[in-house]
Amino acid sequence: MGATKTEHFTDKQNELAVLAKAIGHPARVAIIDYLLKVDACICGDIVNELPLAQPTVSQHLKELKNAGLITGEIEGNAICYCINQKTFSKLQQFFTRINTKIEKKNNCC
Amino acid sequence: MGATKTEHFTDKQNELAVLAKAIGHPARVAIIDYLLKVDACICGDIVNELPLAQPTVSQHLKELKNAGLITGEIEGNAICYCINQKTFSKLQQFFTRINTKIEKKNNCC
DNA sequence: ATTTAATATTGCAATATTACGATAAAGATT
DNA sequence: AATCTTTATCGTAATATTGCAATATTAAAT
Repeated sequence: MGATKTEHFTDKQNELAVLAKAIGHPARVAIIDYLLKVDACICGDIVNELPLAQPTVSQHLKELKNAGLITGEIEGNAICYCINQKTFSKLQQFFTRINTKIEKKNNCC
Repeated sequence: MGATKTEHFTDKQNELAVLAKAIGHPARVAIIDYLLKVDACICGDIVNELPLAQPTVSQHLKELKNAGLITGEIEGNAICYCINQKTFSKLQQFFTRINTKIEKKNNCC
């Protein structure tokens, strides 16, 4: 008990859940916001932007990377983190599709 | 330690995080999918659609409701659960805005 | 008034997440 | 080579989530 029963759900359901879960922490939203704000990929700097210790930020970056929301490449002794356009595009599609379905529904409430 | 440091982030960041976190479980995605599929609000039935015990489903419904993603009204001895259009619309806006920003970025990677 | 049906709550065990200090790793600088 | 800078990993404590059996609640049906 306690572990999510991933195997009982469809790939698509799991895919959306993994992406949403990765976004489901304000520090990770803040990282995404920052990557968007600076209008470029970031080499270094991210730790100083967040009110969290360096290992904690590193961990959040790892989770965003694992989910495919950002990419990170070694660039000298820093790492260049970038938004992964494809994944965010996919997310938008998910929600656009959901909203289209909602609009077609019988408005019972 | 261990608790999310909500107070250090903006309201918007926390808002998106809360919504994303609520979607961040395949069972809850499956509930949303089902509410969309049946093209109506659901009175009863949801427990039978999921591979989880009734108390577990009840808990997931509660979390979706707390996040504002669905509404639930008592309807006789059943409860009528509905998609909350406003919240999904807001989510779509979040992701549309993010994607707009990404498209405007210098493509450095 | 009892029974039935649907949903919620409680209590608990298993697991996951969050956070950070200490330390490691690896390239850049001197 | 020694040092500095940047990021990752390890270890661990605190907290949260997931899941379910047992039980409670509430309204309909008999």
